[in-house]
Amino acid sequence: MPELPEVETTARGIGPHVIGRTLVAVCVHQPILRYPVAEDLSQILAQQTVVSLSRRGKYLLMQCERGHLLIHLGMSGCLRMQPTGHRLRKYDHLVWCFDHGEDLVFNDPRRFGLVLWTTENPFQHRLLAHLGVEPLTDSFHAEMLYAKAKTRKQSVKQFIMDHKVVVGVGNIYASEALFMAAIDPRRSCQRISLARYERLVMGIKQVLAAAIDQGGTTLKDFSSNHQPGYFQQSLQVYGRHDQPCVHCGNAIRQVHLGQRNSYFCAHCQR
DNA sequence: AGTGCGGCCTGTCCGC
DNA sequence: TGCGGACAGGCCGCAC
Repeated sequence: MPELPEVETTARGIGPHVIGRTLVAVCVHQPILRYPVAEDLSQILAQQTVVSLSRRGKYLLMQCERGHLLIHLGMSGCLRMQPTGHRLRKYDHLVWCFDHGEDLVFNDPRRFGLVLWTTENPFQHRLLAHLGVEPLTDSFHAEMLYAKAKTRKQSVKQFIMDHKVVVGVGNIYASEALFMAAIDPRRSCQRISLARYERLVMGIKQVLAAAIDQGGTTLKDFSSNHQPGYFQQSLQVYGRHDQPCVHCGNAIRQVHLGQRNSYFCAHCQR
């Protein structure tokens, strides 16, 4: 499922194909996504040129001349470029046709994703306004986490997955980062020292950066779909219950935290 | 205000 | 072999 690294990789891959290009048509084949796609999206976007493509959390922001398109890939969404008129696949819900003979295609089997048009400042949009800091910036640091954790009564894993605290730490990378930081995911976020939060911040930055690096090499061709789980060969604990810990050999454990599967080594993580 | 949970949707897996 | 049911998963939005 697309987490922050996949979204970042998508932005980097798609950007050069769409920035500076002008839309000639938009075809909506399935308007029922997380929120309904605007009925008049095609009229709105026609003849608009794409100014920039950026990312905020797991949202893609396609800046056009008269507003922004907010795109979220949900659980199963992906974007790809293909020649105009090229045949569509199952679950290709939206197609943006550009003036240079390439189409941008939004595919999303589970339809947890969204495509919204907004003319306001996109960062003030209700879906983005309350998002926490970007994990790969200097604003994301241990002091900030430590201070915020003081008033919370959650496990540390639920805490770092809260998008009001820090964006883009999904279920997979939360488990991985906690393993790198040797912190038990069940531990109360209040009962973690500043020094351990330093390790956790480094773990989060490292695992996300590594995944973006891999995505950059694995997904450099944006004419094809994502390879599902392309980062999986690098996962140290996620999905590895009952398999040996790569550090100590003890069996990786699986527990539920806030309805989410969590994986950890009870020997290495305290 | 902080926290928990239902619901959206479909591919995959499991048991019969 | 085919079928039904459970499950996963991000994240909003409501209930407590």
